[in-house]
Amino acid sequence: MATQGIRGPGGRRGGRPTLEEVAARAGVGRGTVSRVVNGSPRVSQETRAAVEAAVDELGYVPNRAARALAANRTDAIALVVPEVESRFFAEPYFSDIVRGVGAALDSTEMQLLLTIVGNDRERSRLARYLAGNRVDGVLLVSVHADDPLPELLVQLDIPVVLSGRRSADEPLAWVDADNVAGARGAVAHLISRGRRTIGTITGLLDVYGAQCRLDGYRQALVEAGLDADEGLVAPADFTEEGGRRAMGELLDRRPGLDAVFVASDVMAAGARQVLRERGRNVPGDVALVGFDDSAIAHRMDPPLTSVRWPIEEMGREMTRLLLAEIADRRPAGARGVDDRRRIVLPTELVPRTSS
Amino acid sequence: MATQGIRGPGGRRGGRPTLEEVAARAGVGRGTVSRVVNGSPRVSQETRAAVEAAVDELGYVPNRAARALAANRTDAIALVVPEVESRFFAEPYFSDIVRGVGAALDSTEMQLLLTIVGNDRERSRLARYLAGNRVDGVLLVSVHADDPLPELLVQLDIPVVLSGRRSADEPLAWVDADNVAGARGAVAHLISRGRRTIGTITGLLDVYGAQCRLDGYRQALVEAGLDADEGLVAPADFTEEGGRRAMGELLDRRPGLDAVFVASDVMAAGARQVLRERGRNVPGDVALVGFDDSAIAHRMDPPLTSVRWPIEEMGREMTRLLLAEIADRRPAGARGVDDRRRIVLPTELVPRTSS
DNA sequence: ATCACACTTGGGAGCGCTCCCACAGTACCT
DNA sequence: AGGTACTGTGGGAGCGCTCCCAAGTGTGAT
Repeated sequence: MATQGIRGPGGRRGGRPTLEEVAARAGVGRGTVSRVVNGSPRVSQETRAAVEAAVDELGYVPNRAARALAANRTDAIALVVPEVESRFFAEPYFSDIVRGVGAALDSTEMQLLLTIVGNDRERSRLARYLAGNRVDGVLLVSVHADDPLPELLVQLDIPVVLSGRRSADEPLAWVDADNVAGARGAVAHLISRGRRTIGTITGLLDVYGAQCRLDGYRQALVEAGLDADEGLVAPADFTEEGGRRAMGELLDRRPGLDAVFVASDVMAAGARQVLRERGRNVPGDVALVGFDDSAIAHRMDPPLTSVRWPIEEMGREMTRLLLAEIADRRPAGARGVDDRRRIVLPTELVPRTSS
Repeated sequence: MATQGIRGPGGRRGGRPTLEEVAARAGVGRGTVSRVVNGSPRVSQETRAAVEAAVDELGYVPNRAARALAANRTDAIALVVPEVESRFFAEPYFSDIVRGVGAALDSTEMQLLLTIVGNDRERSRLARYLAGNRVDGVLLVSVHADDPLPELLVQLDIPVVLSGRRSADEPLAWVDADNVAGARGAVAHLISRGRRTIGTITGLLDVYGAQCRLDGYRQALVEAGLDADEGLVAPADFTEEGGRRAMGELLDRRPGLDAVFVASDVMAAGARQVLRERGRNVPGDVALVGFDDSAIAHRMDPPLTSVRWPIEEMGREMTRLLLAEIADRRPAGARGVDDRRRIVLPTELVPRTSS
């Protein structure tokens, strides 16, 4: 008798119907309702119909927490975005990724947990969080090569998908844009326009994608039989100011250059300013091609030719991949490095007036 | 004997320590550990220390699902962003809001659930979702006046905070930028620069914020003793194309105008193009002031004077408000319309070359 | 008729927590 | 000595599910 009726049976906040109530209404057992709700095939037609009717009438929606507790899964994935990155990339990058993820999740019961990691303190908080809270999987956006998070997740045996590789032989599942082809295409485009002295402004080269864009640049030169002059390569850091600085260096070293492939639109904006300051006409004297096809590209003067990569689609594909990994959870280690876990998405050159 | 040892006690995936194990280790009861973990004051110093030691040694992290189930709360809030909006606003709007929310959540156990709502189908899916899944509260970004979601949430008795009001007497809790003062300041600035024939391009006027900006424009004119010529008001829709069109109309109707206050930077970008096409010099012939201080403002040519509103701070304040509402959950209806539930944040004029 | 083997179904146990009651211990009055 | 009033603590019950075993029913082969 001790504790009983602590809270009246129907007196709970909101009073949402439970499995049990649905079962009673449909005149079946709990297990059966559970089977119907979870789409198990081992239920007869009539029973299923009866249960579904009861579900509708009562407006039953399963309690997530109870389900998570009983089934030891959470039906949630986390999207982890480093704060710094969210500033650099193509402006709508963040919302596009989220939109893609959302779209892929739309037909699912999964929910999306968002985390922005700024400093290291937050990073370790996140680590603790992920360790304890069991999301079913994690989407990691643009991790740096030295980030400990991926390893941690592997240790915790939580599925991960990265956007972008950390290196050529990334062991984790990833989705990446074809940066090499994108850059190569951009430079080939400049060459086809008659440019011969083509410089490049790179992103941070410890970011693999930036390295790829540089590789693509070089490949295009080689393919065209132009020799790769290292004086034409100016490293920068994805920022507008970095773009300014690099453009300045380039003009100092190779005053005769007639085109620049810039590894991001933001840096291209900086470069364009310097070109104007130094009296260089775009595209008359110097043609310019950017990368990202971000919002600023078509607003630049002249509008900037740029390489578009499908951000939203990346979000979608990452999510597909992650859901697949979660679904066929095999004992860790049994998972190989099969090709289903690596997806390269094509880029597209968007020609505008700057080239 | 029937069912037992279905899963070995320690054999669960991941094998994370439970409250019970911590209790055993610390030589206390479950209740006591729970009290320590939840920061209850009714625990003696020594016991607390012992439990904390056990928690550390075992690396205990409470299981969220179990907690949610037992306590009938979720420790999660949802951020709902209409898809369309995420495109219009100041470019980094989305990530800024999220960053603010994240910052406010940082010291909390709360997690952030993100939902982008596109079409009506998704909207009703979300409604169902919120009805069933019990988040502890919802942040609603830029809802339209006719959106049924706020009402639904009120019915479900789920705390809500809006970013931006739907009308002057918004009954729900909200955080908004001081659009009136921002606009008034911008126009006063133009007046102080000697401009006398000042037009405005408005946003969608069924968005309350757009209406406020128009009001601010008018107030500034009145304060300066200039008469409000309705021919100087051109309604648009927050898009670049809309800005182009409105600027065209303005020039057609009032060729002599010497300044325009535009209710968003994106529209200002459109307006600026038209000014260039029509041979008007900025700021020589026509001064331009935008609103949002988005990424494009300082990249325009000439750089655009604009009104900045603190997006990240709005996210932070919204979250603070929501957490407070969740914390002192009083029986619905008992909550009044007190001022703690309405926050107006100041805007700031960022002067650049365009004015 | 008997057995083997489906296919369905009911419901016990248990997931890891919180909540609350009961009770021990201590202190301070009458 | 007995009463009252705390503070701390242990642990039962229960949150709403899933999982699985057992049992019921039906079918066809022996």
